[in-house]
Amino acid sequence: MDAAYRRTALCGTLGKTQVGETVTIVGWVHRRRDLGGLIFIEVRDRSGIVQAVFNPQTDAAAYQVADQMRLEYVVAVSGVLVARDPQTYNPHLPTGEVEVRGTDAVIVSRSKPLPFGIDDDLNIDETVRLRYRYLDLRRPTMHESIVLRAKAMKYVRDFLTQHDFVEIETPLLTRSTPEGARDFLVPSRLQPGSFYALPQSPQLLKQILMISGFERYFQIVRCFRDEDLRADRQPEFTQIDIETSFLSQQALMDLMEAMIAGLFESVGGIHCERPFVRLTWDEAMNRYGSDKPDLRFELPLTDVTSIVSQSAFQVFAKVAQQGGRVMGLRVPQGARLTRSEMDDLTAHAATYGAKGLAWIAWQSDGPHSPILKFFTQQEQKDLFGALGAQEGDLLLFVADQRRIAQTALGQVRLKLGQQLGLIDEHLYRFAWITDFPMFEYNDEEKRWEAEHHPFTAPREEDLPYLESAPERVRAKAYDMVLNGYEIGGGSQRIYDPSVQERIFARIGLTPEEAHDKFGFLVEALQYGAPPHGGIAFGFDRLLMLLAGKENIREVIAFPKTASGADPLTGAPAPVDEKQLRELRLQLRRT
RNA sequence: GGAGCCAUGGUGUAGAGGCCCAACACGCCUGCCUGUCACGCAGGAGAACACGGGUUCGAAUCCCGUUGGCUCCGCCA
Repeated sequence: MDAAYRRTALCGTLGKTQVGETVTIVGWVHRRRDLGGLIFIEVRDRSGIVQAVFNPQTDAAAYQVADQMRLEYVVAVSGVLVARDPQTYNPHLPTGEVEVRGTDAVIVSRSKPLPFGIDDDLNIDETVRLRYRYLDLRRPTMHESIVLRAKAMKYVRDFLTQHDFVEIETPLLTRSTPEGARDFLVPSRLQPGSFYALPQSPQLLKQILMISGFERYFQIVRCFRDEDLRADRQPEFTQIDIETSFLSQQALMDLMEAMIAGLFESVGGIHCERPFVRLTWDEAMNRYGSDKPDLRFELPLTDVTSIVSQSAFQVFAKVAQQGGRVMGLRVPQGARLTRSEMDDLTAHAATYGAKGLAWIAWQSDGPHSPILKFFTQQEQKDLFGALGAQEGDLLLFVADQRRIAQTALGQVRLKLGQQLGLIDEHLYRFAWITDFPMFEYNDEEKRWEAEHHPFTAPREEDLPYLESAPERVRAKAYDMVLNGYEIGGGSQRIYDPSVQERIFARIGLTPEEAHDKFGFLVEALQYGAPPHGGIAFGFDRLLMLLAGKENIREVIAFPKTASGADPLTGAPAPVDEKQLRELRLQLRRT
């Protein structure tokens, strides 16, 4: 039999208990130390590393083979496992107290010199890593991340199966929908001129499955969105997709909280404080200036609009009169920030649409600020009181439309949290954000859009405002947030077809369009639709946080670059004219 | 669509207008070495400095553009 298949032990599992046994290990040459008269080879397999030693005096043939071995060759080594002399223990290896005395060795497969070493904490250009992803994945941390991913997937599957969820697959070739992200399209050969779309999520089909009576559905499913990438966003990504019937929002949130906390605890060994913090969207925006606040530090925002609305400072007063907000942030001991640090913060706020960042620095000789002179003694007192300002503090302000003021100062808060070292990297602070606004006005298209998606149920008490004041309508929607990342989001769905039609009308879909795009759902809702709701988690992002990585590509075996390319396979790539012809497609120049 | 940062042997870096037909470390090749473990020692090969223009007597270095990468804004129901 081929030596490679005679393996009797995994490298990383060898220890003193097996001393005396004759073993055959198979794996890659991780390191090679040739002392001239003695060769040490570290052999690595999926379990770990163990040292083999070759002595020309006792095992000349094996030594000759070891002499030929080079890094990353695949080799098989047989021999007795011996205890090392205590003086030669290697404390850096779990198997460092033993070694295989190589009496028989075979080179199974040779390797060209590698473009980079198989070592962790190597800082290699990511394009090179992705081009040679098979080598990159040999690195122990990458291996661990991919194995962690498998464990997490199994945990979720087991948890949901134990709670009577049924795993159901939905098609990847489905139809394009008008709302939401840009679709990836797949041309139909059998129906030229028509296209499938890859799913942005199985949203409609999982609702249909509720109408079909499954009551508890889940799927760990690939989703596709043709939008620009980010450190935590890939064009194809994996969701834990969940839908339930007859389960209150509260009950669903409790169950999901148990699942995610269990996942982090059992797979990541990470303790999670429960119950998770719950904030309404309004509270989150007001206090942290974000709908996915990082709660590892406090540094809250304060709405000071009412204090400054009558002030002589026109920038603030005008914003207040026009219905905007003036948001303030107290930075304890921030008065010592330098001019250039302030400039950085101002530029940061500007990225998020703020027109400026006003400041008051409370030095030892009193408050200093170019805007202080515009405020009366009383206004100053109220301002300091509202913010709890003390000597040494820096007060920052953004005045703008509510959302811009909140977001811009919220991002300043985040930057300061990082800059001032307020973030404990070991903390995992989960939160639920609830009561999102149902609609958001799209300035470009001059219409109201669903903030979540158009199948989200509005809160009953807000239904009367659907037509008259859509900005007041809140949705039965909820996001799960962790350390500033949105890790999941869902909602209770509309199960009354007439409400569904009102929502479609509100977002500017004509009855004909609604019927054409979503008719099957509206029709299905007429055949006994149960109250239902669900949630979807971004599995890759969850993994990224679980593995403590800063980038989603680290937990995906074959990810894409910022331009959507895969340097390994060369995708995307042009196709043959023949393929285009079969699809009756023609490329345009612009 | 916009902005910032980056690009030098296989890999990581040094280089700040003449010191550079480019240096160092790791890797690779050759030789020596019997207890190494990031083995050590000696020697060697390997780069038209991403690409295209320009400025200059002279450009890896300065300027413009292109390409690619990363990050962010917009976008992502």
